Amino acid sequence: MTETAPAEKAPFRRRRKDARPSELTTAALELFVERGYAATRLDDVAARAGVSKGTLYLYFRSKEALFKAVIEEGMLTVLAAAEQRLADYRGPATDLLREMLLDWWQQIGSTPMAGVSKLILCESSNFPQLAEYYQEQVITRGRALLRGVLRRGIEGGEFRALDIEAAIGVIIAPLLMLAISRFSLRLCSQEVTAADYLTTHVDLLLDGLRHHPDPAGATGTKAADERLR
Amino acid sequence: MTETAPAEKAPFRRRRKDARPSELTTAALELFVERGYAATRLDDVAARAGVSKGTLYLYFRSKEALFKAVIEEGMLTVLAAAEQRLADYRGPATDLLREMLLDWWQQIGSTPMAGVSKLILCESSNFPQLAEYYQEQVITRGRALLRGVLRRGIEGGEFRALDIEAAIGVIIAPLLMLAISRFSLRLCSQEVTAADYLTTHVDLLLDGLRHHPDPAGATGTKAADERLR
Amino acid sequence: MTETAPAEKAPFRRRRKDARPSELTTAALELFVERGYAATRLDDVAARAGVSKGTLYLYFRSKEALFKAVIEEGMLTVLAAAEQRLADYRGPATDLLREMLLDWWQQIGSTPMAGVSKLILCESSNFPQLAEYYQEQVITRGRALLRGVLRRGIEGGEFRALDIEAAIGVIIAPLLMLAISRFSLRLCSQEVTAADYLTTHVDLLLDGLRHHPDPAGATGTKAADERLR
Amino acid sequence: MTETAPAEKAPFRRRRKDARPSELTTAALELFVERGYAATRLDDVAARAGVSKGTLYLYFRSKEALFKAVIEEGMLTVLAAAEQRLADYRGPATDLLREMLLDWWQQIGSTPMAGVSKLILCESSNFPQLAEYYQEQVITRGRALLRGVLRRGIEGGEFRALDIEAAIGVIIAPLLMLAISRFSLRLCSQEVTAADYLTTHVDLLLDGLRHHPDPAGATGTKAADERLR
DNA sequence: AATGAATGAGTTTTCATTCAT
DNA sequence: TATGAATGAAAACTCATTCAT
Repeated sequence: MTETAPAEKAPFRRRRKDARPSELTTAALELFVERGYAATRLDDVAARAGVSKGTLYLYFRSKEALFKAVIEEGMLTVLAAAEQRLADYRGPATDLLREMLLDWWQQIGSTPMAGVSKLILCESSNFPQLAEYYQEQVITRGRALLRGVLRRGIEGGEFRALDIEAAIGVIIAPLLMLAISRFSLRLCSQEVTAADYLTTHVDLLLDGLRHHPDPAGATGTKAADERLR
Repeated sequence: MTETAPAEKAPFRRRRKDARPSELTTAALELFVERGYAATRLDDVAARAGVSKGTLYLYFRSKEALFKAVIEEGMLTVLAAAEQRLADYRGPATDLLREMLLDWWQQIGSTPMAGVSKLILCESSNFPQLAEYYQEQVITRGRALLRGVLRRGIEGGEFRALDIEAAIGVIIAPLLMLAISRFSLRLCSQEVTAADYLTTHVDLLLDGLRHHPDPAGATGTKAADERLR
Repeated sequence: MTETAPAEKAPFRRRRKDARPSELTTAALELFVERGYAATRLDDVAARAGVSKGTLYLYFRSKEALFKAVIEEGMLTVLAAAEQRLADYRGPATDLLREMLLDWWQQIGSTPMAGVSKLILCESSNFPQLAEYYQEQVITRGRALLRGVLRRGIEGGEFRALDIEAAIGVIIAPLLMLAISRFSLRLCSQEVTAADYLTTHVDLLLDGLRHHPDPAGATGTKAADERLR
Repeated sequence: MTETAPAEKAPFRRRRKDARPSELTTAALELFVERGYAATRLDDVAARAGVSKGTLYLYFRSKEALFKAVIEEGMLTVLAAAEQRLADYRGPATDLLREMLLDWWQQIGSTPMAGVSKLILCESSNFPQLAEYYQEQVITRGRALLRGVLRRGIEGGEFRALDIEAAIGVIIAPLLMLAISRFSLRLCSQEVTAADYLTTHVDLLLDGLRHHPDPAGATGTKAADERLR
C-alpha cells in the first residue's frame, strides 16, 4: 500500500499474485486439518491468510474447490518428494527399507503435508472421488515402492517369506499414526518422541522381517487363524 | 418390534422410552463416523433412527450433547469389554500379547465401537475436553495393559529390551488403522483381509520382540538416531 | 392415587375436577403476567399447576383459549367486585371517590387480578378482539363509575369544573401503575409502600379537585395549552 | 435514498454501513413495542428495515443483543434529552414543574422513545439485568430531577408538605400511562387528546400541591390509613 | 381423566456465495 | 484485483399440539 519504491511495484504485485493461491491453500490446510472440512469457515481461512473472504473466490470457485486444491497441492508435494528417491539405490533391502521409512518421515510425516493424510482419512467418505484419486495417485504408488523393497529382500534371503500386501499395511500404519497424531490426540505416540517411536518401529520391524530359523511363531499364527475364522 | 408376548402390551411405551437413547446414539454413531460431526445433520440422525427431529431433543439437549453421549456410551462398552479380560491369565507373555491383540479386534475393532476411535481421532481438536477424558479413561488404561505384558515378557526373557512406551504405540497403530479403515479409505489394509492383516502384524511383532542374539539391528538403530537429530 | 378412604373417593375427584380449570388458569395467570404470553411455555404452566401438559388440553383447546380464559376469569372477578359496590352509597362525593379508589386497591389492585391489567396493557395489540372486549366490559364500566362521582361532585359544588374524561384517566393512572408495578420494575412506586403511595395520590387528588377560588392555575393552563398546540 | 449530491456516490456504501444499526434498531423498536420481545420475529424486523434476515446478524450477535441495543439506544436518547434541560432554570417551582412535565411529553412521551418505557414495563422480568440498568440510569435520575423541584417548592412555601417519594410516583404515573397508551389499549386516556389529558393532570396536580390552609383532607387521610392497615 | 412420548411447523442462527464498489 | 456488505438456503433448536396408552 505505501510503496516506497514505485519502480518495484509491478514485480512485487506479480509475486504476491502468484503466491496468493498457495498462501490460501496453506491457510486452508491448517484449518481443515485442525477442524475438519465442514467445521472450517471460509471466513477463518481468509482471516488466517490475511485476505478478505471475497478474495478466496477469485482463486477458488467454491469451498469444495479449495479443499480439492489443498489435497492436490499436497499430493504433488508428496509425489515430488517420493519421485526423487525412486532411485537407483542398490544395497541390502534392510538398509533400503530403513531409509525409506525415515525419508518419509523427514520429507512428509514431519511437515505440514502430513495433514493431508489426516484429511483423507477423515473426509474420504465425504469426497469419494477425491479419495479414489488419492488412492490411485499416492497410496497405490507408495505401496508399490514398499512392495518392491520387500520382494527384493525376500528374494535375496534377507527377509523371511510373508504376506507382502498385509505387511505393507503393517509397516505403514505406525508411520501414519505418528504423522496424524501431530494434529490430534496422541493415540499411539503418547509421551514418546517421534525419533524414539520411529527407531523402535524400524528396529522391531527389521527384526521381525529378518530371516531366522526359529519356528515358534508358526503355532501362534495357526491359533490366530482359527480365532479369526 | 418382535413382540412374542402379546399379553405384555402395556409396557410397550415404557420399553420404547428406555430403548430410545441407545437407538438414537446408535444411529448417530453411524452417521458421525461416516460424515464427521459437523457434516452430520440431526435430521438425518433422526431419520435413520426412525423418529422425528424433535424426538432427539427429548433425549439430548443439543447436537453436542448427543455427540458426547455417543462417545461416552462407546467408551463404556470398550471399557466393559476390557475389564472382562484383565484376567488372571498366566502363561508366556508371547501368548498373552497375541491374545490381547486378537481380543481387541474381536471385541472392539471389528464392531461398531471402532467408529469411536475414528471420531476421537478426527474430532479431538473440536472437543478437547472430551478427548482428554477419552485419553484418561481409555488410552491410558489400554496402554497400561500392554505395558504390563511387555514388562513381564522382558523380565521373563521372552522379549528383548526395548523402549516400552514407544513399542506400545507401534503395536497399537496397525490395529487402530485397521479398525479406522473400515470407515474410510483403506490406507493401510488395502486388498487384504482383516485376518491376514492381523496375522501378519502379530507374527512380525512377536518375531521382532523375541530375544535373539543377532546384534545387527543395533548399528541400524544408531544410524537412524543420527538422521533424526 | 393411594386413597386411604375409598368411600370419599368420588367427592374428592369431583372436587378436583371442578377445581381444575381455575387451578390451571391461576397457574397460567402467574406465568403470563411474569413472562408475557409468547414467552410462557405450556410446559411450565402445567408444571406449576402440577399436571401434565396433556391435561391442559382437556380443559382448553389451545394456548390462546387458555389465555382468553385467564383474562375472562379475571374480568368476571373484577366485575363481580365492582358490582357489589355500585351501591346506593350516599354522601359527599369526596368521601365516595376516596372510597372507590381504596376499594379498587383492596379488591383488585392488591390481588392477583391486578395481573390482568398488565396482560391487557402488554398484549392488547396481539389480541385486539380480546382487548376490545375488555375495553367494553371493564374499562368503560369503570370509567362510568368515576364519571358519575365526578359529575355529582361538580354539580354539588364539591369539585371544581374540569375536563371530566381527562380527569378520569389522570385518576386511574397512578392506581394502575401501582398495580402493574407489582409485577415488574417499580417505575413509579420505587421505595414507597402502597399505602403511602395511595394516600398521597388521594390527598393530592382531592386537594386538586376541591373547589377553591385561587385563579393562579388558569394562567399556567393556558401556557400549557399553547405548548401542546 | 434522498441523494441530493450525486457527486457523492462513492460513500453510499459507507453511509449505508454507518446508518444500518440505527435503521435496524428503529425497525426493531417498532415491532418489539407492538408485539413484545418474544412474539417479534427477526424475519419481520429485517423485512421492516428492508434487509434480509442475515443482515441483522451482521450487526447484532443475537435477538437478545438486538433488544438490548434497542433499549440502550433509547436510553441514550432519553438521557441526552434530559441533560439538556438540567438547566439553570430559576423561578417558581410551580412553573418549573409544569415545564418539566410538558417537556417530557414533547421530548420523550410523544416520540417513539416512549416505546422503550413500554418495553421496560412489559419485559423487565425477562431481562432483569437490563431492567436494573434502566432503573439506575433513567428512573433514578428522573426521580432525582422531580425530587429537586418538589423540595424547592416545599421549602419556598409554594407547595405544601407531603411524602415526596410517593408524590414523585403519583406525578409520573399519568405521564407514563399516556405514553404507553399510544401503543396499546387506551386504558387511561380513552377519548381524550394528549393535550387535554396533560393539561388536566398538571392543573390537578398543581392545585393539589399548592399550599392552602384548608385542613379537611387530613381526616380523609387518616381514614385511608386505617383501611390500608 | 390423565399422561407424556412423539411430532413438525416455525424460529433463530450460521455461513457459503454473490456483487457493487 | 480486492473488498466486505448483503443474501438466502440450510441447519440447529423450540414448543404448541396430538394421541396411544
